[in-house]
Amino acid sequence: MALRLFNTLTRRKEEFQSIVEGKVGLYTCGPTVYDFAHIGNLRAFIFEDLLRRYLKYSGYQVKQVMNLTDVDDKTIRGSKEQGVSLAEYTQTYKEAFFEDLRNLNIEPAEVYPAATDHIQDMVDLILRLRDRGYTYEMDGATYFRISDFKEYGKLAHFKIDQLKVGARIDADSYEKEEARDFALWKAWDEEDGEVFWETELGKGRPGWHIECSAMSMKHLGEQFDIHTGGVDNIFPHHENEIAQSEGATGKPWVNYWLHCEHLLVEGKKMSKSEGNYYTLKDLSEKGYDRKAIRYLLLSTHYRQQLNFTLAGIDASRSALQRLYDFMENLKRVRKGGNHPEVAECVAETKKNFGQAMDDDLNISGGLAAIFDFVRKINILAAGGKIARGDAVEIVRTMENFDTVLGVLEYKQREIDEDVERMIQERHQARTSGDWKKADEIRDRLREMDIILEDSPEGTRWKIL
RNA sequence: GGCGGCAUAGCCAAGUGGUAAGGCAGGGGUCUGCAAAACCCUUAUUCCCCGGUUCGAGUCCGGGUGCCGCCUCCA
Repeated sequence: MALRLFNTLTRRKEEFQSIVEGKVGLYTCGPTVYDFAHIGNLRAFIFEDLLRRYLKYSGYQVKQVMNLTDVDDKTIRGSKEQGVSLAEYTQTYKEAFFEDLRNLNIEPAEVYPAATDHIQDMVDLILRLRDRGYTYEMDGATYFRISDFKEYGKLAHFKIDQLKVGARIDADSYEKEEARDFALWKAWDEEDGEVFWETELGKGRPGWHIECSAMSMKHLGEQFDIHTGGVDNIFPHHENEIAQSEGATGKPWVNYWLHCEHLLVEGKKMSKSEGNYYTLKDLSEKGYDRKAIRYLLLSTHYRQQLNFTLAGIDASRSALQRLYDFMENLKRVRKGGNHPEVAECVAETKKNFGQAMDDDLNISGGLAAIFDFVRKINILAAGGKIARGDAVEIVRTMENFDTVLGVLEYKQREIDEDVERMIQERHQARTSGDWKKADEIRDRLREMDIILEDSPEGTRWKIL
């Protein structure tokens, strides 16, 4: 089995081969910390988390770097509007970002470099580009001349002369030789206020694209394995990064480019005016479960547009409940011994899961393998063919899959004394045959999202 | 104008040219005091439409229709 990934550079699935045996250098474009992340951003982070986790599951040691863009037009504008320093302004959103990651059970990257901590690295890279003749200066700013980089357009699959010079060009007021050229270093102007650095390139601040080139190479080397982001980053951001990085080093930079599709919300493009623009906090406040949100964002293939709906969160919640119940039931098995069918079933499931995921992270196939497994084991369990040893092995298998999915771990909340008393009371009622009272108590608990299940071994409860 | 993607059941969603995975929801049943969970049966003679290639097409080709994206800073 070998992992195959769809490479945006070649537009086809390629067998993944890391530069250093057993190790992967992964750069994932991170947030611009000017606002709270919306679920579209979160989808990208979850896709990257899935990739990271599956690489680890496959035996790779992963070094992931995710940048924090903490200086650009939007952060500067935001800090000015609020009358706080840039650092203070972005700190709020950095913290919110990390809180979202924790809430969605996204594994932390190894390095989170902030742009403002790497100004000198960017300047050095720009100077290298200048030495190699890719830059020009105008009005105190430094630009990259894309016509000097012959491979420009190889990622987005554009020919330079196909680029239409559109109306949006006017949005950038800087003077350039060619509208298509992009800024490496922006000259300070009054709008920037206190935000500037005095460097060999003059007084100003870095352009957006240069940070990813500088910080990825600093932390992962001049050539590394995988670079990811949303499809909207393909052009111009990633195209420009390639021009800068390969222009500076003269060698290939990234081997595999992976991009995740956007999502729609209730069938429409997410926008604040449509009222379908959600942050994780919005959804939590509506009572939606974070694990279910993670599952929903995870369960559609990353190159497929995902239609995010509130009903979909509920459906995901139900699917997860099936897995939770499965795990809980296994933990209750007491009978000793084990059965050979189980080992067979485990081996087959691992194979199916791996084959699906190896195919460009085909999560639908991976989940199908897991749900097939659940059904087969439940059938064995219904036939009394699951013993303690089997259960342990099955749980271990599921936990192994969950190192990739990150949705199974959940805390069973504790019940309080009142609920405990009600369950006792119902037990009394049942033993004395007072079904009416027993059912009434069960209904009341149901309304509190507590489900009672009677079994030969006694009554169990679970909290939804 | 240029480049690209998608269309599979009520919903979500897989699918090397060989006879439609999986999840949610729905219906019927077994178990249960009744439930819940679990299990069994059931829900697409058909994959947007029209042609074509082929013994055979959801899969390939041509032509439509619809939705979406990119073409300078939006994951």
